[in-house]
Amino acid sequence: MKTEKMKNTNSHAIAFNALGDPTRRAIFEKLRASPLAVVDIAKGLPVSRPAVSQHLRVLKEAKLISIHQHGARNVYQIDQEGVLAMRNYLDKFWDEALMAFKTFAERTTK
Amino acid sequence: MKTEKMKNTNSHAIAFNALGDPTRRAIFEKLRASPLAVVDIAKGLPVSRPAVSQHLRVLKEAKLISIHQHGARNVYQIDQEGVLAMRNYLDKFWDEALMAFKTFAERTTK
DNA sequence: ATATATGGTAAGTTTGCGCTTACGGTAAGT
DNA sequence: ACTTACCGTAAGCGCAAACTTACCATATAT
Repeated sequence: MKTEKMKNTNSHAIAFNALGDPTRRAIFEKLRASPLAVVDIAKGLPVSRPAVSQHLRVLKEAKLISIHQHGARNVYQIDQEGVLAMRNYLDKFWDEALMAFKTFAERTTK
Repeated sequence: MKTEKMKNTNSHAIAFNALGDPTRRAIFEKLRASPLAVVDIAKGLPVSRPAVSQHLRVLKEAKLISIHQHGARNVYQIDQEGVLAMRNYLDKFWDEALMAFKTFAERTTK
């Protein structure tokens, strides 16, 4: 069968995908508590520091976190703008899902 | 290095993971439009029907959709309760992230 | 200058996951 | 009864992605 794979197109899909990985969620939740340098993020996590660096890149491309240099340390933090955009998108996403549900629930006499 | 892999623990994490896959998002959005039998869900998607069945299982375990039999047809639809729970969880999730951001933004003189 | 701390990236390995094919099982139509 | 439609699951395959090790670059400390 010809399988032209499904792709992650829009930015929200990318964000979904970014948080789909358990390690990245762990990283994101750490940053939710406070901004941190890469070393400190890696501390406690069950993966190597380079692995963390790679995850940080994904989260950054998803606009969920941002970086700013502090001497030799690269400090990462939550990206307010990106998170806000994601939240607004999801609000609509769920609302539409629930609205559709109601539409069909009314048709059912149950 | 000893790598005790990270796991998807709580139900919200599972939901995140469920929607992290592009095909599953496509399926979910189809069901958002209306309840559908498996055959109809598979129709138009670039993957086989069994693949769709497997995705449906994941979405179901994430409490994002529910099934009810209709003769020989298995009709899937949005799981209102699960979606509501997910929405509430995410609202808090984002809010906490943004609150933390503000806390640390105020410390910065910029 | 040398050493130490920090971290990004390249290259290669492994493993998990999404997929297909094959099969079996039930429901409805003829 | 048998044929057709519908669908879940098992087994196996292939690939993308998460991981490791190794290396290099820059910043700070001594």
